[in-house]
Amino acid sequence: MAHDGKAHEQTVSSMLQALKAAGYRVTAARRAVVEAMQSSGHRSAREVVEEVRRRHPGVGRASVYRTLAILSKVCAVQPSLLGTTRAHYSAADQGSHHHFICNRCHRVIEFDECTAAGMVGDIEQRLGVRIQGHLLEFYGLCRSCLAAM
Amino acid sequence: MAHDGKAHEQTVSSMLQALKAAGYRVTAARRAVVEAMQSSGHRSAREVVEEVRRRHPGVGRASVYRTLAILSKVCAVQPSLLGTTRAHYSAADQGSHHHFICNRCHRVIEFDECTAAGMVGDIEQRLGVRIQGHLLEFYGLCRSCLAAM
DNA sequence: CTAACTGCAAAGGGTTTGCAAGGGT
DNA sequence: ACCCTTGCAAACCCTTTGCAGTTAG
Repeated sequence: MAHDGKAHEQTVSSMLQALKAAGYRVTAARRAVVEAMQSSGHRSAREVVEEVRRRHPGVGRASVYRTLAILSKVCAVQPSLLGTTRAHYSAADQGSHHHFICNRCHRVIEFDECTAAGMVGDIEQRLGVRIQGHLLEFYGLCRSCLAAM
Repeated sequence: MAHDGKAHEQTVSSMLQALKAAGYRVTAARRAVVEAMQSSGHRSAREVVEEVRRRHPGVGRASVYRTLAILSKVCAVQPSLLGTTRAHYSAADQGSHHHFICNRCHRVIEFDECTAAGMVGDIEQRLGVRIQGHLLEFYGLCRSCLAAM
């Protein structure tokens, strides 16, 4: 198991590189967060905190939150739902909702068309579920933020 | 404009009906929340609270939250992101993330294929944005919850 | 060496809960 | 009349902030 560290370093490096490239320092706390983010998909900030502290008890809560914010700023990590931290609802019978959300200024642009509707039948069959609605969000940089770079 | 009230009642009734059908009482507070949810798309719980209290100052914060939870339980309203109320992140280079989320038991089923990727070019052009990732969530009832009904 | 970063603890703020009063059915 | 529902306010808990000590570069 002497090479675990090395093996990890490799998968980890793209996020760390993004940090360096943006002028941020690579520290133990940030390495720990990157390590946790590498190891799995979608998770809440709180879950990341727990995992980081399980493996690196010395790392403080605040550093995890701060690192997630930075990783998100350099686009090494995708925040869901606007980076807002609260519950969102929409009327069920109003069909589906589609947004483009700017990672930089958080502007939201809504649009209607959607190819996801075409997936509904297939997914219902394959998973044996009934689908009642869906949400599609694209993340990126809006026109004015692109211009400002 | 004499018929605004009536017109509203009509669009509103499906949510109220869902409440009744599930054995919940139809009260002034719940009517106010339904009215707010009818009038627009995606919004945060806090925004719903604000709108309800703007038009019906007598309605308490707590009732709005409680009503949203009930509407969500009877599938008259779609909560985003698992009904969880916190920020979620995922590694950006792991591509996009797609979930089916059961409205009843909150089970999450992940899957890979996605037609949304095909929309990226079109949306980038039309909105003049750069897209870096996306999130697609389907909401409904899972196999075992369907069986249990 | 120095500015960036950290951990801690306390503050912040949206959401939930306990309880006595109120209102559907 | 019954008991579900409400409004209030306090409790809750995740997240953010202020600060003095630490560390990457």
